[in-house]
Amino acid sequence: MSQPDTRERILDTAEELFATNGYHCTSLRAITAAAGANLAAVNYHFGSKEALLEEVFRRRLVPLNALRAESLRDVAEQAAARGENPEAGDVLRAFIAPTLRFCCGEPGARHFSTLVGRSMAEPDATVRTIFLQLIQPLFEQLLSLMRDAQPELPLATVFWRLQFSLGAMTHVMRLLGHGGGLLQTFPEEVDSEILIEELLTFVTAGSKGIA
Amino acid sequence: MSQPDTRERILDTAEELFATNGYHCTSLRAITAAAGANLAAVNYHFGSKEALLEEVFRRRLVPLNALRAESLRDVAEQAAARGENPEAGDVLRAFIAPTLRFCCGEPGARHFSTLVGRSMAEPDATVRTIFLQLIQPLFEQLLSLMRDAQPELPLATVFWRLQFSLGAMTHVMRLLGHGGGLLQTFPEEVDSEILIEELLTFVTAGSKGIA
DNA sequence: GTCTATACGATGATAGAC
DNA sequence: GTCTATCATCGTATAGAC
Repeated sequence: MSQPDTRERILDTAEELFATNGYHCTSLRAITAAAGANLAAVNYHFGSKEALLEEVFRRRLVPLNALRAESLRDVAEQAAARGENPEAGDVLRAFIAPTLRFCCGEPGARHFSTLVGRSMAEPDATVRTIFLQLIQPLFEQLLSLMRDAQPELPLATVFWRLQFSLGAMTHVMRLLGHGGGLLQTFPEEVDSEILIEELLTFVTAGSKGIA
Repeated sequence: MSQPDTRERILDTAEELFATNGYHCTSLRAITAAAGANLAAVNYHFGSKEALLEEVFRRRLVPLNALRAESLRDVAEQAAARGENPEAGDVLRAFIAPTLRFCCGEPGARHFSTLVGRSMAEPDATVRTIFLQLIQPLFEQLLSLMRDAQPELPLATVFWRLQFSLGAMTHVMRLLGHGGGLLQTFPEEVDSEILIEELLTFVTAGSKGIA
């Protein structure tokens, strides 16, 4: 084992290149060259390019999802202890705050943030499916809590407003990655805590609708 | 000229395949085969695959953008005639309603909707750039109006809330295309006017924030 | 002017020898 | 674990038929 961490180096490099240039525009040759590994090493360690992508997702998404699931459970339990329904704003905060805090953390996580933000919109069904399978249970938990929080609203309305919120959040995750894109006026440095509060103000108000 | 509309057939087919499978996963061979045209026809009529994509965008985006720009101008003029600032909700409506109405129209437009919704999130910089160049002036017009509508808010807040709104809207455009993806509970048939009102309620409330 | 058939260079992922 | 060879497929270019 001359290179004990070849696997990890490939994962780090793939994460960065997938996020920067997209899955399809990133060749295995580019990944292995940048990681100082042989082209065939990917096939040996992961089995295929697709399996490599899945492992890139899984490595960070599994811990992050556990964190978010726990946050959501806390909100549900605290509401139950009070004998009330949870607050929509608390539910959204329990999901969004850990997500954006994670995405604004270490550089590797920032790449991951871009990648995840784009994966929800990924044109290629195979890439999208890999991601969706990892996120689906958490989404169900989130939707269920939002229904509990807003029993007076029609189910379709709860569903759509949650989708709007997720659309806003993932859009932000993408913007954090490739710096604006749509605008010169994009702020150079973004304070993650301020951004979290901006987003939570927006989605909480939006989820309640206009009085 | 045995096939007078080869060009149009290629455009229609490319629109559908790009939307369904993504730009990079769609080969020129697949497009020309489905369109009943020769491989070289793309190069003859458009010059390159990239130029074909640009024409797919341009064909529908130029008229749609003109429509939206006019709507926004109307809102600005009516507010000026009253000697007031425009309402944020009116500005958002002038932009969002024509967009979603267009996207829920004819089948071709629905494919286009998916494509546009994804293009904002496209990992590949070349694809993203082609789209962003076509949309940028309209975005500047929109941001400017939102600033007029909310002079009491910090510029950064106006900027972010508009981004959140666009994130929600484009997310919906993507969902309309590939039917939910994230959920079994996705409604089978969506009434575009109801959806427009749901979204406008959300982004208007969100843009005002919590009192 | 339009379209077709075919060829080219580059790059994709992977299998099998080492 | 590593490397080389291989083969499919990509976008593009060109020469010529209608």
